[in-house]
Amino acid sequence: MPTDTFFNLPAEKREKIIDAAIAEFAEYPFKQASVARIVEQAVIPRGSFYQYFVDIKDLYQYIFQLSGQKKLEYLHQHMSDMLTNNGDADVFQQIRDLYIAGLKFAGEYPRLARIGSRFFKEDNDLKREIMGDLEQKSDDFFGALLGQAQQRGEIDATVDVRAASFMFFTLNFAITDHLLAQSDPNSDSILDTDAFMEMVDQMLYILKNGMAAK
Amino acid sequence: MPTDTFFNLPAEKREKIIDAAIAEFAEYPFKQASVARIVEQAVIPRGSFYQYFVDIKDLYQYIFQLSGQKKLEYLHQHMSDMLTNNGDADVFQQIRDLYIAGLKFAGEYPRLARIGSRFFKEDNDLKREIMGDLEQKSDDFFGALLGQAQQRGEIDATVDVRAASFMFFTLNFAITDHLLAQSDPNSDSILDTDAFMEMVDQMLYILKNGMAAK
DNA sequence: TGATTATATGACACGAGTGTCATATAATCT
DNA sequence: AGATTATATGACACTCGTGTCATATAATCA
Repeated sequence: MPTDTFFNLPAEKREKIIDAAIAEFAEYPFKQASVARIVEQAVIPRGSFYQYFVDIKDLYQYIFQLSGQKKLEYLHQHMSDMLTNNGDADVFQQIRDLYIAGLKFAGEYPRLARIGSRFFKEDNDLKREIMGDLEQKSDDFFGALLGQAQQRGEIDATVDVRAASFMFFTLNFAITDHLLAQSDPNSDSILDTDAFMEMVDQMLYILKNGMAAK
Repeated sequence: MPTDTFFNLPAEKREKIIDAAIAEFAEYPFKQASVARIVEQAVIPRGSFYQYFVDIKDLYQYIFQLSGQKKLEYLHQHMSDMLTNNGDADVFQQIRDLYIAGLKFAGEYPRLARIGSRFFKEDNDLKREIMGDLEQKSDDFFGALLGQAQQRGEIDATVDVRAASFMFFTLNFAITDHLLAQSDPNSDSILDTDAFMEMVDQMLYILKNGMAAK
């Protein structure tokens, strides 16, 4: 957690530091991120950095949490719209909404999405530490969603919920990552998501109906 | 490509270097791999390293190519067995064989599998360079397999082959990665794949028949 | 054997990054 | 104002890594 000193900073300076950090963590995996580059980008003296954060891990955790929060807000925003208009959507519709909103988020905030995408590719103690914190939250999320749908009879009783939620999670991650790979990691310009939304529908069709000829 | 000097080395010494390199690249992503650790592990002087390889990238490319070759051999071995016993398998059976053989490979050669798994998570010029070399070979592979199956009428004509091959590729990668995540990256002991093979069957069932209640 | 070619070796110069600390400056309090 | 507390600053010592090079040793050739 950043120090009080950091939070006492004038908003503009604080934002500049946050922005530099986002740029850094969007472009480099955690182990390659450097304080040197961040302070240069933010135009603050190196000593100040250590007045605000205990180390780069401290900053990373803060930025990661900020990203997650931003995405959750975005999803709530877009999902509640959908729920309002359509409270009786089936699982496949619900999951589609989730995928589509996720892609839109990645299209609008590519740097934040990239931080998330990079995170899941990490393989170090920090990741295990953070994952431990938020449990397998996402896995559980799909698990609960699918379990309920199975009880409502929307999903075949023979389907293994663990396998299904693994697939939904994995494919969601992969399609988002694919989208992000299209553009350069450095830029923050809005991405075109149309082709990927199309792909989502193709994938969900398969997950719902299967590929075997009828 | 390693130098002639490297290939002229007594087999034992060469193997020791290769082994140290495999251990390094299995444990660290390319950018974090270090010559210092490799020469220490292999017990050769630093100067010798540069007599054998132009730099660590040179070594990485060699080891990566070696891994790929080993996996291909393994698959050919295990797939041809299957084709011999069962030349008329349908796509789902073929893909199952591929998944299962891939998991068995990862179970038997976790370090080599880890190198592959890490590679796909990389995001740097080296990856783009290597990917350019071998095209989207894997994507094409599934694409061809599925295209043929669609013509044979095993796969529904409405199914989008690009989406389907993306799914097969992604899930294959993810399940293998999941297996490798179970054990510590450093060790080379054989992994237990049973639960993952079970999972494969659950996933392929869904991909074939869909999740929707009948 | 003497010369030539191949291989081995590790000290070294250099670069990039980290976290700290003595010192300077600003803000707040009495 | 004088004292105290908060913040800013950048030089510095340190670590870890890279690639090279002068020198030593071994192998091969004529």
